[in-house]
Amino acid sequence: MTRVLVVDDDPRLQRTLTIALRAHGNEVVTAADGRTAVQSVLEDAPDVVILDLGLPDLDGTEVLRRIRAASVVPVIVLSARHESDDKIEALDLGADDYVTKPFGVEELLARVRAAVRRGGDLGRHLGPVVTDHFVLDFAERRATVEGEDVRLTPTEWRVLEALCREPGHLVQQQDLLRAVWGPSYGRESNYLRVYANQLRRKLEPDPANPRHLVTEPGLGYRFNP
Amino acid sequence: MTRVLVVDDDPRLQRTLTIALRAHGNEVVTAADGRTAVQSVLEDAPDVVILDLGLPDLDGTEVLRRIRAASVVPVIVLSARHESDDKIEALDLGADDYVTKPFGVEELLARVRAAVRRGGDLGRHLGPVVTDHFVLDFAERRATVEGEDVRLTPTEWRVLEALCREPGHLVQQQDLLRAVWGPSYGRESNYLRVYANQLRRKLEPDPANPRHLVTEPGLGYRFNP
DNA sequence: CGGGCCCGTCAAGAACGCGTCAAGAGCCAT
DNA sequence: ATGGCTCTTGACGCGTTCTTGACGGGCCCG
Repeated sequence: MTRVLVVDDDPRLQRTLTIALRAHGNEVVTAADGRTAVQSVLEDAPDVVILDLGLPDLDGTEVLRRIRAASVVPVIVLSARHESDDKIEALDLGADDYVTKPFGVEELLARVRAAVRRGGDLGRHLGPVVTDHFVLDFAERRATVEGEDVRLTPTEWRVLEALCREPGHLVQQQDLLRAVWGPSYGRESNYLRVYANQLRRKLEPDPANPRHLVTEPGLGYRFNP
Repeated sequence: MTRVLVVDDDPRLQRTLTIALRAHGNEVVTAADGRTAVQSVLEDAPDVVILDLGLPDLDGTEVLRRIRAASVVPVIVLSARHESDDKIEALDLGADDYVTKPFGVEELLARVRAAVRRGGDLGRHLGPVVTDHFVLDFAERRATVEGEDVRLTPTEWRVLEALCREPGHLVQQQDLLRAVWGPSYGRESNYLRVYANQLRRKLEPDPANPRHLVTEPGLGYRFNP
């Protein structure tokens, strides 16, 4: 069963969507403001989020940014405005789809199905990753190096997760950047260098000669189990 | 059917191109400014973009940057200026080809076909190439000689890839140079000699008597599996 | 036999990419 | 407000890679 988080401050629209989604076999949770929405993303782990921009407490793009900081769940943005700026900005920030009000319920349902299909394996949690030196439990956000618990920051987790989804395979810089920082971060920057460094210091037995987090110069990084 | 996005603020030129492209069996969508163009790239997923620099709303390079942030679609840049600076900058930002106005429609059509063809099979990864002596995995950027991992530099990979796309066939010097160093490197230079040398040292059992990376004097090189 | 052409080889300087560090901004909880 | 944590961004040094010029040898042709 697909779990959908509906974020909207208009109770009528919220009701309409809830009923329509339930009628099509979805589970629905709701939030009326941005902070609650982010919290719900973390706690309820929805399969897809329908997000109305223009919430009472936070700017729409800010909500989106925070959701993206917390999860890679597919987000469908609703907006009354027709400005293409908004749309581009939203897509830049990592929205997966964009629907302008007014819209037909059928259309939205179709987009929900599409988003879930696309996001299918991104949303799923990775099983624990085990090497001879450390253990990573993504579901629990727990890292253990030589039996000792190690703290990783949210961004560090996301970089690791993107790498561990393709164990032993090259992940290109561009793909890595987009997976972690969103679609608009296609260009090179310090990000990867800094975080590869941090992660190696925290995880590698000998950070200067990495065995698990390997650089492929000019291309990207590779995680070796 | 090839879908072409034409970005130009001159309605006459837009019409001309649209008609010509449709007459040759392409589907055409248009945009008259940069923001619309980026939006169209996201929504319409064109197979190739024809982009006029000098749009009303955004700097040409900025449009290109945004398109590149959103997609790897091939982009052909149009420009009235003859400045080579522009050209270099555009190619740096990821344009695939560059046409200076005025230009013939036939020429542009040819470039569209070329861009689509390149975009089609350059994007596609080569399967692993296996010989009795070494294995090349282009997707993973992994080379193994007699079971031992061997490091190849980015340029070495590009040269190899260009050769391996035509296994057993002659690849002319000019084509090889262009494939690796870009369209403006049509002239002879040391490049190929140096890199053929490097590759033979790294891959051939007897570098002095190459069996796989063969020179065709006066013409080019051939890769024998 | 001599000369030209083309290729292979080598080496050195420039350019590039990466790792590293640190300062500053932003956010959160106290 | 204050302090701690994280993210972002710029700067710098170092090792690697690219580029370029020079030189020598084989081959063909006159």
